[in-house]
Amino acid sequence: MTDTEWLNEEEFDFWRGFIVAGISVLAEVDAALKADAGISFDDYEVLVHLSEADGRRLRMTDLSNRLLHSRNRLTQRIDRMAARGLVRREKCSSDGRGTFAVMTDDGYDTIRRAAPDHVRAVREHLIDRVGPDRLRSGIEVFDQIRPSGHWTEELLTDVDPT
Amino acid sequence: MTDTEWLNEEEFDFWRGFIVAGISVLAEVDAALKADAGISFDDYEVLVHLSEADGRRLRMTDLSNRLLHSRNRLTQRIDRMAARGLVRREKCSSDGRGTFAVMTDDGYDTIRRAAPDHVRAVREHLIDRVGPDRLRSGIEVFDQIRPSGHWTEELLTDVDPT
DNA sequence: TCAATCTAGTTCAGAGTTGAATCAGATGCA
DNA sequence: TGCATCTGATTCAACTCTGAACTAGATTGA
Repeated sequence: MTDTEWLNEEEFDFWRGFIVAGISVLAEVDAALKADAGISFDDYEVLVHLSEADGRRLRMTDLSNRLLHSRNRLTQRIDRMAARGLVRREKCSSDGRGTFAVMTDDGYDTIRRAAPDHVRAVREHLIDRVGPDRLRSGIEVFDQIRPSGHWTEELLTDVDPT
Repeated sequence: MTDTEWLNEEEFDFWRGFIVAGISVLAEVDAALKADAGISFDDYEVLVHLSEADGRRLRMTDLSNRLLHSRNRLTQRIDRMAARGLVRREKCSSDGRGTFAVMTDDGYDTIRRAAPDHVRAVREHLIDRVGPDRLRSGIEVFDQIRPSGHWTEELLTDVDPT
């Protein structure tokens, strides 16, 4: 084992700040969403991605990639959301293995009702704290940090070079 | 209900980038720690905070505040870590309700062994991607985003003004 | 053509989290 | 003092996530 290159003070502050900010903002936004709209942040994210998709539907694997969730986790979340009527499943006609998650009208109403409170929470806990002058440099930082894991292969090859 | 002030493009990019970066880096560092050292990121965080504390011990509530975890969540994590011999509990003599979580020698060995791999993972998935020139501006951004929730009251009043 | 392999999605058991309720010790104050 | 309240920590049931195993349909290539 070669000598470890420990983090210097600046690197350590960056890492700690990143972790603390991420965990706490996520918890705050999730709590606000539950209190205001009665749905979790994970539910909300599913509905956001479906609402942005053509026909308000996405294949399960595609959706799990966008959410950065494992496939089995998404299966179970869609089970629960379907039981509450927010989404439903549809078989894919061109690939017998495939399933679409489709947002229902109830799901659409739910996200429409939740969105204002959610945006307010994002402003309160994140955007307003950072202030307009620092948004640009934050975006530059986040752009460097790209997921490299298994889930993202499909997303990254969305624009097929062939 | 007053009109919602939706996020403009820059604000939206900041929010999305923040979420995606946070979730993916956390998942990557956790996976690396499990693969390299056989412990979860949550285990590692407990050991980090204990190793930095006087006598390698902290009161349960104090530790849960630092971890941004609920108290019952910490109770159960300490249960499991104690069963594996990484920590143990000690009653607090000055407050009959209190309990210390204390790092054992085994816990100390574990974090010493895990640390090099962990630092390597943090560099690979975060620090090296951001690059040295952007660390400072990232820290400034994170410094603005401070947890305001219930958990942090004790931490923020650590330096008692009286 | 058909066996081997790959891919989409689900299932299952075990691990972990959540939120409410509980318990015991400390504290405030009439 | 003694009652009400607060605080530190744990318990419990319901819920959610993880990782591995599994099923079925698609694809590959000899």
